[in-house]
Amino acid sequence: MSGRSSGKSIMEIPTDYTIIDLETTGLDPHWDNIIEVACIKYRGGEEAGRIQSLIQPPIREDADEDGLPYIDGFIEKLTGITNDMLKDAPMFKDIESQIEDFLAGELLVGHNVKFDINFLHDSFAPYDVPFENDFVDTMRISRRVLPDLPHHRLGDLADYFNISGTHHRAMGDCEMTHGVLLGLAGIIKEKGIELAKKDFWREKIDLRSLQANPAKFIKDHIFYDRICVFTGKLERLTRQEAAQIVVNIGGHCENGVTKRTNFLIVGNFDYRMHVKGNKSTKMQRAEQLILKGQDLQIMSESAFYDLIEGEID
DNA sequence: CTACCTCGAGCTCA
DNA sequence: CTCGAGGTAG
Repeated sequence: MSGRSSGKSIMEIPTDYTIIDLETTGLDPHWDNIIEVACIKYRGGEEAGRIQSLIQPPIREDADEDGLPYIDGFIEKLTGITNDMLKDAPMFKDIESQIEDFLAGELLVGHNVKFDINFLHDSFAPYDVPFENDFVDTMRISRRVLPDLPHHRLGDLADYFNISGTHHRAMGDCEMTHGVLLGLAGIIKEKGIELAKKDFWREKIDLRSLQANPAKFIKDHIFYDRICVFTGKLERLTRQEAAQIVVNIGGHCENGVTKRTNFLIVGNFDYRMHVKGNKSTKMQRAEQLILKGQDLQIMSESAFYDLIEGEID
């Protein structure tokens, strides 16, 4: 029943968009229902309209256990929305066309907005409304822009940007989300971050570009002035950290095995099915070169750590 | 260099 | 879901 079609996630700060937020009876769109919706439309940075409504969900199947017809105590407490408030609220069918019109063709902005989109998608499905809006997720942008924050929940970000508002009510969360979007936009501009840059996070740094202080080189070390290459996953250090230690000693690192390589440090392959015979292509290449008489040594990760003992922070 | 594959860890929504 | 760390192919 889950409609296949869905819009795509856009990594940019938009100028024309609609913020959306829902309150629901729970986390699972398959079992739970919307109890409140709010949307704010922006055009060129200016507000261009808003809608908000409570929504009466179907009666809970387990309502007789605690006598609460629409939402359980946890949701009442979380949102401040009570069963009494829902009793006279319109049902989704009553405001479906209004929401549909307001969102038509809009770029949707929200915090973990896929959550809201999934609920709306299921709610619109019976009306044959194609819901394929593209969207901007402030949580995703936040993780990109503020990677060192311990959490990226809406409330945490509101604190971080000093935004006040009624958290866990749909309109309050829309306003907080808008503030977060503006805050993130400011940081992006300030730091010159290129959000749209494709594959930016895979900027694997070229190990040949690592630098170190020559005054601290260890000239009698086995790695001094020699070329190291890594293969497999290291357990204790990232590849870059390990490479930096080699460079600090006065050695060099490269990304692949060549005729100049002197050491191949081998990490783990255990989960790599496509590594034939438990040997990576780098290792196979190295073995060939050794047979041809190259001064090249293959060593395990633990042997590597023994050799750099004392150089690790 | 560029593009794409893959596993595993961690997270956020009510 | 997304992302990090690692791989492969051309």
